[in-house]
Amino acid sequence: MNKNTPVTIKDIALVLNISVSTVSRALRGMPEIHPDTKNAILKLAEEMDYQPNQLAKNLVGNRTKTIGVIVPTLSYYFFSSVLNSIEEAAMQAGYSVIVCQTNESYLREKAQIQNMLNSQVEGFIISLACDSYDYEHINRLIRKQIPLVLFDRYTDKLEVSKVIVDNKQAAFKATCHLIENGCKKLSCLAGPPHLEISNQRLEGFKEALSSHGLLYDERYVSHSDFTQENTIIQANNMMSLAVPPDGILTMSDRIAFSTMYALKQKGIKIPEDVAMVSFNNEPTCMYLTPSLTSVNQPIREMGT
Amino acid sequence: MNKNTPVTIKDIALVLNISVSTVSRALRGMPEIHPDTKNAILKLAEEMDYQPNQLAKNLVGNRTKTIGVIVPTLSYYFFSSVLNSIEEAAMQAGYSVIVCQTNESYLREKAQIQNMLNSQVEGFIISLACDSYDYEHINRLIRKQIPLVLFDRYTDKLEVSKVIVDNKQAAFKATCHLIENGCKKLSCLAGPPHLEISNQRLEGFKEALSSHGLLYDERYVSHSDFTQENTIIQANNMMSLAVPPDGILTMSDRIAFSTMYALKQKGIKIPEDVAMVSFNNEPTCMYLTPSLTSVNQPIREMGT
DNA sequence: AACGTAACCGCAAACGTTTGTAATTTATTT
DNA sequence: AAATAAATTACAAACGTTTGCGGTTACGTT
Repeated sequence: MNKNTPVTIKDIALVLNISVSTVSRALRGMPEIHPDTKNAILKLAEEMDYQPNQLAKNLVGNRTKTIGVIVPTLSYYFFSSVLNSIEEAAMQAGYSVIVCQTNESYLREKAQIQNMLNSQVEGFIISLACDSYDYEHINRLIRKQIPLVLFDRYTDKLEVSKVIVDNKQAAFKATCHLIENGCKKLSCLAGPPHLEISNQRLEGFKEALSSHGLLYDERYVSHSDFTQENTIIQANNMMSLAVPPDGILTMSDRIAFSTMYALKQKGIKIPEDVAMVSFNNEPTCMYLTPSLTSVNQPIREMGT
Repeated sequence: MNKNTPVTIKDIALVLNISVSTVSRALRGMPEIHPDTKNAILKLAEEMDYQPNQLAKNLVGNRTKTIGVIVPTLSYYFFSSVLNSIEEAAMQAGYSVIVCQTNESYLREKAQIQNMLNSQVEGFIISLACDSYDYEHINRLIRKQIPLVLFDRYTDKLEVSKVIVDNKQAAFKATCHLIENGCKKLSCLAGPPHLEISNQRLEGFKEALSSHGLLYDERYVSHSDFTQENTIIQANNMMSLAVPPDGILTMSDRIAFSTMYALKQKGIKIPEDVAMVSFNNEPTCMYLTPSLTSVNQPIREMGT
């Protein structure tokens, strides 16, 4: 009796012996249908538990009202909380979002964008993967005139809108904080050099040094991808310099965590032996040694 | 010259002066098309940067090969890493996943399920929101015979497949660990009482007590939603009992973090004054006082 | 020279909607 | 009571695909 295929607008029309267009209009509350028929339709739809097929709707309208969000990972508090904001804003604007993670992989980034394109998303919000060395896949989006904004992990090789905080300024302040607390020999554990966000922060670091009359020494800067293994190595190298640093600026909390772990292993005390300042303010930060934080707030949405 | 509407199969057919069906078959590599025409089609498709419209594909096939994942939040490491596993497994099986967060809200859970239903997802993987007090929305899925599995946050009020670890056993072991390390007065900071996962763990806690000849005292158990404010209050209450506990079992790392924060504020030392054991093993755990961990691994996928 | 048979291709229906326009009914006016 | 306007409903095309089946070719066999 009951097929297990979902009930369609046509089924309703059939039962009521009216046309599908009438049903369609009734369900969407258009004005030109008689109250009686409208009520009958609504009632039956309810009874039959009718679920509109979004696929079909989108197909005819050529609109999906969907935006795609692509992030390196969701396990960073920063990204998952930004995602929350985006979802919020999108919902407000009547859009829905679909997310995916690249796991810092260029290939996955490319594939995911392709997928989303095929699913007809109308716009992208992207934070680049760590090893995205070329931007052809992004350029394609631009050529297709698909709305696109980069955030956090951006590059200046692309001419697109970006939502970012003043990273240079933030790094400057953070570094000053270290200096003013008595650090003399500062080190910086930066991110990959092709990520503009990392470079900007590094600039801020440098400026803070020079503005306090300290000299910048390249040996005290290292570039890490965000993996734990790599970071630990970098941190250890840093601490085995002839004159180890007494203050470290790290570019992300994850780098900071790994560094702290490395230092702990070696019995180096924080903040007694070496002070640390980091970025992003993961919620667990407060349980650790007081690390300064810059709260990014890209509670932004794009209007298209 | 160039419309900015996406190029379709029809456009290709038009240019080559052949039928759309031929183009369709060629693009999918069906055997019955001449190599020459096939190559011409492929070449042109490439040139025109043709992107198949997934919407249309899904519509005709009545298949989306998509499964919906619904979690309370992605900012817990546990959930975001489970998500990773799910994505992995789904991809392997040729499925794609769409995720969304409920933010522990029943209403959003309901709405999100509705959305996903309309988007024709073929199955659900759900971890219940904290304040999902009724299960009608879930029951609807069951009635519609939509494949569904609950994980982590489940309830025994629903007859569906669940993927969970032996929570009772895990809690039992964790509690024993505390006792064997010399704790005499144990406390348990549990989750909401309508979540079976919490109850199971509480059972394990009780059993461990009685098997070590300790008596179970309800005053030493409290139920927290997972918010920080609430947990801190609970923790403070617990510590201001006439005989404060010297060992605490918390039901999740987030509860543990908040508790540790509360204790720290009060100058209570961990693990000297009170020992703690927790669940889930967030990656940041290793930077904290050694807290035992049970690694859930629901690297599971459902075959529709 | 006529035929059978592959190989290749096109037609048209279908998926579940929306929407412009035409057709019907009902109400209003004279 | 007839004509006209207004309200309500139906038809059919469209969105971009896939797919069963029927139609052309071109070839090798007798």
